Amino acid sequence: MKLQLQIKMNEGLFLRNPENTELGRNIIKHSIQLIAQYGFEEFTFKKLADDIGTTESGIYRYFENKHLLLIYIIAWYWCWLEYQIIFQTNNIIDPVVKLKKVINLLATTVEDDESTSYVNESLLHQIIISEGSKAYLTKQVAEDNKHQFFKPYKELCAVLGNIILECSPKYKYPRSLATTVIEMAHFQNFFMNNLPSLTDFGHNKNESNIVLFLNDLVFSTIKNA
Amino acid sequence: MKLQLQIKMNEGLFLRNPENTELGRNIIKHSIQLIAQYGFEEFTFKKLADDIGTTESGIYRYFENKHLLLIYIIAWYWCWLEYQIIFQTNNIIDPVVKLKKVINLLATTVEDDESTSYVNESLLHQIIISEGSKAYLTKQVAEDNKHQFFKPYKELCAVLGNIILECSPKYKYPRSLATTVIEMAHFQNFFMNNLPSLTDFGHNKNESNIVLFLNDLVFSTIKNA
DNA sequence: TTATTTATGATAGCGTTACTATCTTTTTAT
DNA sequence: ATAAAAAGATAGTAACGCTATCATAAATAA
Repeated sequence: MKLQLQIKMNEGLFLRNPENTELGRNIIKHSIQLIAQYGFEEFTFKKLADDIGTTESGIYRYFENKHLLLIYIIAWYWCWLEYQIIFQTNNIIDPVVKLKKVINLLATTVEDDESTSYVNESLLHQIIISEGSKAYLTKQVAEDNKHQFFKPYKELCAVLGNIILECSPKYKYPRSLATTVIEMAHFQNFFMNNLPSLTDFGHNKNESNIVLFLNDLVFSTIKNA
Repeated sequence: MKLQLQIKMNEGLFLRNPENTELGRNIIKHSIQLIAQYGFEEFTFKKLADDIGTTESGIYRYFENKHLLLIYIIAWYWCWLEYQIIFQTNNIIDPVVKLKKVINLLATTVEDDESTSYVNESLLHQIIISEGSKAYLTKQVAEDNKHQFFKPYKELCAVLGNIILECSPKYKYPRSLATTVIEMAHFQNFFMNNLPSLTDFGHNKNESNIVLFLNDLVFSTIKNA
């Protein structure tokens, strides 16, 4: 008997819950594969339908458009990651150790989680790096925000911000530092692999360097508060 | 007699140099207005052509596609900003003062520069904030990078990285800190205005807070090296 | 000045994308 | 066994991304 991890998603993101049917789960699974393969701009519902072996209309019964599908899988990732963080930092008393653990989880390639059968977290992590910010860098951001589509991301930032405050109660910018760490965990990774001269890790493309950079950044900053 | 600022752009970005003709300059001017208005996804060459009072084919004679046009105006901005930075930090000896000046320039709304007649820098700054990262967050990033389309951005990062090193010669991550400052100058601005709970400036949406945050971040970090 | 590039305008067309609609068949629940 | 729900099949439409062609106007060279 294996535990299955179920994540309750915002109902406004879909027309029909993809977790409940074979086709729905296939949509999630294959869209993660195809977005990772083609990038979001070149990804279409037609390609997705062909890949699954269904038709476009089948996809549209689950998701209104590809933007909402992107937000869905990204929100799913943030939910899953928050769970990982809560789980893996549970019972750690020292907030500094906790914070280091979180930075590690954010900046290190995730392995596929067996308890989520149709989601490949490793591919999803790649999508977060390359496409993550496209979820909110749009003209509909206010609208999407009203529907609470970014709640999982905000919650994760809040969790991280609180750990920062635990480490350094007087630090004045815990939320902004949290978003900085989260975004930079991904941007430095993207730069390292694609525009290496923008980083200090180009010669030795190793994620552990990003962790070192972020640790130095965060702990120097909050120590100074 | 007024000085006109001319920026020499990478020739691979366009089919015909937009700076040389009335139509070309109109393409730049109106595309800045329309991208700021619609956002990049909803921006099309058809809308641009209608706005100018020309036809799609007219646009295509200058730019292969809207992605290259976006890269063009973004690269233009980085060139212009680097010039501003070089100019405004010239003769400043103290690297700490210099660095503060640069952070200010990065994180503060720019006013329209009179010496560039057909470019509205203020609108362009808004585009950088919302669309800037879409220039490189694509599957063609390697290809585009080979053509040196990101050279202006890289140069700016190098300039900033060198000032950081001047302040703190032993600091180990000058480039990554430079990209962090540049990206966060924009992301914190976007968050402050659109997803305020992700920042510590939601109640008082003032850019000067972002400057304070970035100053604290940078100087704490490099002091610690 | 005429001849000739060069830039622009006008129109057409083609394949794809994003999306809606309808109708049939299959699966599932009662 | 029957009703309801989900999926498959097919069609269609407006917009988008892009190419091609031909005519005309403006700039420039002979």
